[in-house]
Amino acid sequence: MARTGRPRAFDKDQALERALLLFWSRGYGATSVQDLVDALALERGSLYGAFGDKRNFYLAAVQLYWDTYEHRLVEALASGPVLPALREVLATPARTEEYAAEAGGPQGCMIGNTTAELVPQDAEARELVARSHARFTRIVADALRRGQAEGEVTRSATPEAQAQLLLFTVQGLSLVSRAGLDTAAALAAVDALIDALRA
Amino acid sequence: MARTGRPRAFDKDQALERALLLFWSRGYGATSVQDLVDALALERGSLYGAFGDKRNFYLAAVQLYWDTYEHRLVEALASGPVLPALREVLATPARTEEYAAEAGGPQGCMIGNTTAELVPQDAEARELVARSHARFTRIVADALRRGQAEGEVTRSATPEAQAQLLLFTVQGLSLVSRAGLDTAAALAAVDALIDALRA
DNA sequence: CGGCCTTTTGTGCAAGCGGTCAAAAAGTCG
DNA sequence: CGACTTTTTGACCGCTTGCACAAAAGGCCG
Repeated sequence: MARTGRPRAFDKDQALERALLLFWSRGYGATSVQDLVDALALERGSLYGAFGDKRNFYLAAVQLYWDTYEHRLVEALASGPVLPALREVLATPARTEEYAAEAGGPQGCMIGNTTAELVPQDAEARELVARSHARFTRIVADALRRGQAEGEVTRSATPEAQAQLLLFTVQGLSLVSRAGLDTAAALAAVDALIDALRA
Repeated sequence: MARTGRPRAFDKDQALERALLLFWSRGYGATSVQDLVDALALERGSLYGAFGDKRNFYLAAVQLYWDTYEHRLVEALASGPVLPALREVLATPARTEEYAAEAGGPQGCMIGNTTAELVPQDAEARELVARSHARFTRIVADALRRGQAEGEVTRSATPEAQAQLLLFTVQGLSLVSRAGLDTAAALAAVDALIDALRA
């Protein structure tokens, strides 16, 4: 535990948040260390000192993204009917992506982006992504099981299979939306899926 | 039309196929021009002479990928019951990805990979991807409409919405599979979706 | 107040990148 | 056979990348 020495001149958490936004907008490869240095208003050496190399920095940002997402997911599914909550979980990316794609804002789902760009060649990234997938399906499957027990959700498939299908859908939706989305069509597809889950 | 001059020493189509495999395995950014030069066994200048720059080369490879995929898709849906064919369309990536992820083989769907890596910053790539999405949904929606007319497919949603949902699913499945897939779980999810489409 | 420890600052660097070019080579055609 | 056209070849270029390092600076503790 280092307790003495020159104090850090910037807010580490805030820097990580800003880095997340940058990585989210441009992806890993297209974001240079110089970009980060410029956007975070700190010097090269400070960045390396605080976060290690670029890859570590990115993975930390993704972890932050997932933690935030998981928190919201758990909260959304905590109470009330399951299907409306799930509908919202799927519909949110559909809505937010439309205008985000125009601007230079965040694009798609960071987990999906990481899957596409880093996973094939980075074992650590793969673990992070796989862990997130597992947590997503567990959380959603638990909610669906509750829904089945209460007669809200159809029992024609196991909650696990339904949760896996929802994972595919939300990842696919986030991905496809980057190429420009017809929001109405996307919402119709989401509704079709939610309807199909109804008991 | 140029008809004289030194003849090309390599097969252009075959070079494009090999380049596709390389881009498919590693993605755009992680495949260097040097990698291509090594794998295709031709010199740098020849590559630039035949295909233009790296980006053009990549886009040509993606186009080749899509043309091949579309051809197979149309063929699979050409006759017979729609749902078993669609089940196969979704199940194929689930099966082939499992071992492909271990080896250094092709990964996921090239359209999805392109969406994640190039689309945010490349208008031409976006058009290519959007065009592919549109063609996919049109082909699938046509098949589903036939299925609805024949009483095979439920009318609880429009064919367009169902096709859009299938696009999300197949893209999500291909993407998620890159992080390592439980094939049985994925197939269960696919079955759940196909069952939900049944009349 | 002076030693200590850590962060900051800014320069510097080797490697790899995508891309270019001029000369040599290999065909075709008059 | 010699002019012409195109491809091949391999060296070369400028640039950016991720990263290292030495000196300066700042706050804590004895």
